[in-house]
Amino acid sequence: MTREDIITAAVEIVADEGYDRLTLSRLAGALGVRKASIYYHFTGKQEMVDSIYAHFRDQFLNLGFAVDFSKDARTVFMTAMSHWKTVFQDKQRAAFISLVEQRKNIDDRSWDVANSLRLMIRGQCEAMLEHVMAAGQMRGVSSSLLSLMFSNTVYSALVDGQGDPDAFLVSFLDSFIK
Amino acid sequence: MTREDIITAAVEIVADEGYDRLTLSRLAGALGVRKASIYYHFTGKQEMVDSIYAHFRDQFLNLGFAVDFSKDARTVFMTAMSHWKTVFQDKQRAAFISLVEQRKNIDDRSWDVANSLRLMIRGQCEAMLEHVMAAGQMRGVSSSLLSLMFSNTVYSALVDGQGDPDAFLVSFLDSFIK
Amino acid sequence: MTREDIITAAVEIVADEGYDRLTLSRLAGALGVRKASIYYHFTGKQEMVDSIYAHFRDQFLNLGFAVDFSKDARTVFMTAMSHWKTVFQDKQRAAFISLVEQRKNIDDRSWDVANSLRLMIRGQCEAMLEHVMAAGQMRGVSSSLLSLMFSNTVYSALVDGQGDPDAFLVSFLDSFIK
Amino acid sequence: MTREDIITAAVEIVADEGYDRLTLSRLAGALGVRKASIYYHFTGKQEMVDSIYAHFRDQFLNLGFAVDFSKDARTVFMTAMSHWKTVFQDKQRAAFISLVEQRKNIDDRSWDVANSLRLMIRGQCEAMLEHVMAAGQMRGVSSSLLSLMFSNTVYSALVDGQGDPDAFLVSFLDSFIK
DNA sequence: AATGAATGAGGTTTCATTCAT
DNA sequence: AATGAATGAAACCTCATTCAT
Repeated sequence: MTREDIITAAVEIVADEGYDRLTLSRLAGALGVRKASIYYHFTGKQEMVDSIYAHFRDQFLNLGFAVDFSKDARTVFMTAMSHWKTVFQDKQRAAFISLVEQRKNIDDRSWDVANSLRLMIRGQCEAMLEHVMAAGQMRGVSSSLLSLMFSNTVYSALVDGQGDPDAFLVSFLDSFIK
Repeated sequence: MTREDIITAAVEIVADEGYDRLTLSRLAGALGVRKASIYYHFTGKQEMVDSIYAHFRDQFLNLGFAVDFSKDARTVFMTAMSHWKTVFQDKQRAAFISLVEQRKNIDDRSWDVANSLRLMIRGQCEAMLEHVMAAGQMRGVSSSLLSLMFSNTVYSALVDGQGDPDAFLVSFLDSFIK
Repeated sequence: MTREDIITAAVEIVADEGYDRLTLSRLAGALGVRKASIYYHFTGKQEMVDSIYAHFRDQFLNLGFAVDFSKDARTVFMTAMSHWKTVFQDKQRAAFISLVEQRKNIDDRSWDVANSLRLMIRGQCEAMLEHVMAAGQMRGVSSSLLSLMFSNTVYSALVDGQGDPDAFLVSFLDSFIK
Repeated sequence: MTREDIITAAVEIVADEGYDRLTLSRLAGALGVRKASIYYHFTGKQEMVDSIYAHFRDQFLNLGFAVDFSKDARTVFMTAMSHWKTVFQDKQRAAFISLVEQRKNIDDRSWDVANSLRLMIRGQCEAMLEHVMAAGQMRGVSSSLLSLMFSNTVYSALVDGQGDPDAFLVSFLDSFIK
């Protein structure tokens, strides 16, 4: 059993049963060890929770945004969506995001994570829209406004399961991109 | 001390400190009474939590949507936004919404509430857009897509504090409504 | 069960089994209650230990030193010894003194108590010796030196069970007081 | 790391933080090794504590009492005091004595040690007083009584830090030894 | 000679709950 | 309508110990 195993099991519990059910007994049960064993790897519950954030911060930092802007607008957006789905729908990351969504109004650390994810989508969207606009392929709506609405909708779809992101993307492209 | 006092204090704790910190001691402390006193009003913690949901369900049901569609598009939307701000920014309701946001991926009851609030905005938005479109005041974008994006953005602004809803509305009206 | 009951049981455990054996389970066992019950009366173990010191500080402050200096030297000393035996051999106080003796080199609070008890005997002894000396009943040894040695010996006898205090007193009086 | 290193660190912890803080983790921390390593040197905590007593019993047995009774009374006493200071103020032995002082009312082994140290001083003092008395240099006070008071005072000074032993000795010699 | 990893027992504390008053 | 007192269960944490390496 490694620190990472524990972290993985912990976020899974939080995602499935809620932050309030993240107890060391529950965690030990999920890991198939006794709860005292967890104390070999962490000095206490708090350090364990802290290291969840540290672990995923590192994870997210290592994710590039490999979008080739030389392709046509539709391809660019679909590649981006594909990337976001990878980012958000990876099982472990999704569990961590569930944690920060539960806690984002409670602790600043969670708020920061949730916020930066939203900003990531928004920023990347805006870059793509600017690019498309420069190519004269977009209708006359401010890219700033559009990327705000776009990113909120994508975020809701990916994180809250509010609708199908692909269907939305198609509809969006049909409406706004020539 | 009434049931309502307890409910009010309870959602405040959840909103400020998180659902996991909603304990009867904490609650009694906030109310300035002893823990045991709460059992005079509720049979137990579960019933208390249940009644939080019941209480606010009633609250939300009693909120009408008094928008006069005979006014011009801008007025209609601004009246609607004003209404939503009333709905979401009332201190107690905001606290309750914080509760359901924390729990929406954990229990169905919370998911239902969060979902129906989002749908409320979306439906009302769609109705307004259809109306505007019928009056020929709107650019050629599907009202369904637009209301999806609009409602997600308004919801994020009102619930997650993601941006200023009024500034967004102005920008939205300028871009999409003649 | 009152706070005082708990304190009494606690010092008894410390005196009989050592400070390291003062656990809440052990304490609850001695009191015939469950350990959670102790938390109704104290916020935690630390506060309980603190209140032991507070309790006995009050106790000791209320002990007068009713020695009638108009009596003859032997009577004065024997009355004093009688008083000290009352002070030190009361079951509860003896248990508390055992606590402070165990801890006097560890925490300042204990050192203060042990020290002031020693000084109490020494001061009272010195006062008596001065009185006797003024009456011309004493051999030419400095009362300061004599009271130092006397008080250390009485303290050892009463607190550490080092010898019989009465036998010592008789011997002391025979040697130093006419 | 040797058994002696461990013993030395152990008594230091007891002296500084109290017997209840002598845990294997704490000890390992002080030694800069892991907890499990201690089990290479001792079969368990109990054996380690036992060997503390054994170690210091040997130490004390090897301390002679090299006082040359042919010298004058003052010199004899001052040599003895010098010896006692060596015995009691050695850092390690002082730590061990702190241990037995903490535990002397709890376990017999500790009581035996503390008692024999007191008796050592008392016996040596009595021998010196008898010698002095035989030489006609002492005032007419029973050497038995005087050595009891003397030894208690010296013991308090050396072990409990109650006063300066040298100042006391000078004062004692001035008062009782011609 | 030392350690990484685990564990059962037992420690302190908090939880929701009960019940007589 | 509220509380003082207690409690079983379960939380977090520390303890001494074991054992393969």
